[in-house]
Amino acid sequence: MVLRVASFNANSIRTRLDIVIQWLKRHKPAILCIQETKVRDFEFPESSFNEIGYHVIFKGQKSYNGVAIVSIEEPKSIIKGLEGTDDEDARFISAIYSGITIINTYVPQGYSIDSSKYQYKLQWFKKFRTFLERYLSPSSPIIWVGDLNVAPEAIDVHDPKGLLGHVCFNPEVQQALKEVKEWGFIDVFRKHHPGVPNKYTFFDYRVRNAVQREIGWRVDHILATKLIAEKSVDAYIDLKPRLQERPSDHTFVVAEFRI
DNA sequence: ATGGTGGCACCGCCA
Repeated sequence: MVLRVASFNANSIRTRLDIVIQWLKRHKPAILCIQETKVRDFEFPESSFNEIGYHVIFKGQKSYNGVAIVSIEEPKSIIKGLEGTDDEDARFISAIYSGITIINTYVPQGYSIDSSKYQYKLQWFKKFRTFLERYLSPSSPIIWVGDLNVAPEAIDVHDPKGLLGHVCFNPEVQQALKEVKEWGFIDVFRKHHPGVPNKYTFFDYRVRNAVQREIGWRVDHILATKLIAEKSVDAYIDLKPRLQERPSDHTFVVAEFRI
């Protein structure tokens, strides 16, 4: 069977509920990881997912951050947060689905290189790597999904010269992500599109017709440990939701595994 | 173009 896993930064799940529900009905993924839900848990629109046959788990806060995992299978061994502050907790959720660990993260954006928020971002990657070392093994099947707020290579942004030094595009933050990858993750999207430019998942609202003009960033990712990455058969970005009315600034990324 | 848009909460902050 094919296991379809997707990621979407909703930039408010309540504002984007129709887009998400329609997308689920059409694409029928086994797993959809959502970031920036921007809603407290008691206000999360859980029943909308249940009504179309999906489970959903979530960890959020008011206005900012918030993550959720939507699934066909029932989640087991749910972990919400990295046992830190409210901000940290609303950036991490994980569970096991049919023996596969799904980790959904919304990595801090960082604001600017000289801000403490950027240091917090770098520290977040270290804390996440420590979590992996402590609780998981790279020889087990793990899929790490999320808005990682890092474009890993020059090919992942529309203007690598102009954007160099941005909090999401500089050697230091790329190294921070790399150190987590080196624990045992493979970039499943890039595996299927090696060296292919203009593959973006985020388009700034402030840039007019950014999708049509291919002025974007690849910051939303699906990675997997070796065992499961070897079973991926396809990966793609669905730009159609970014062209709808009232879109999120991000769009859907999908990976498919034959398991 | 040193701007621009969008969500949410509250009259600024974050992306």
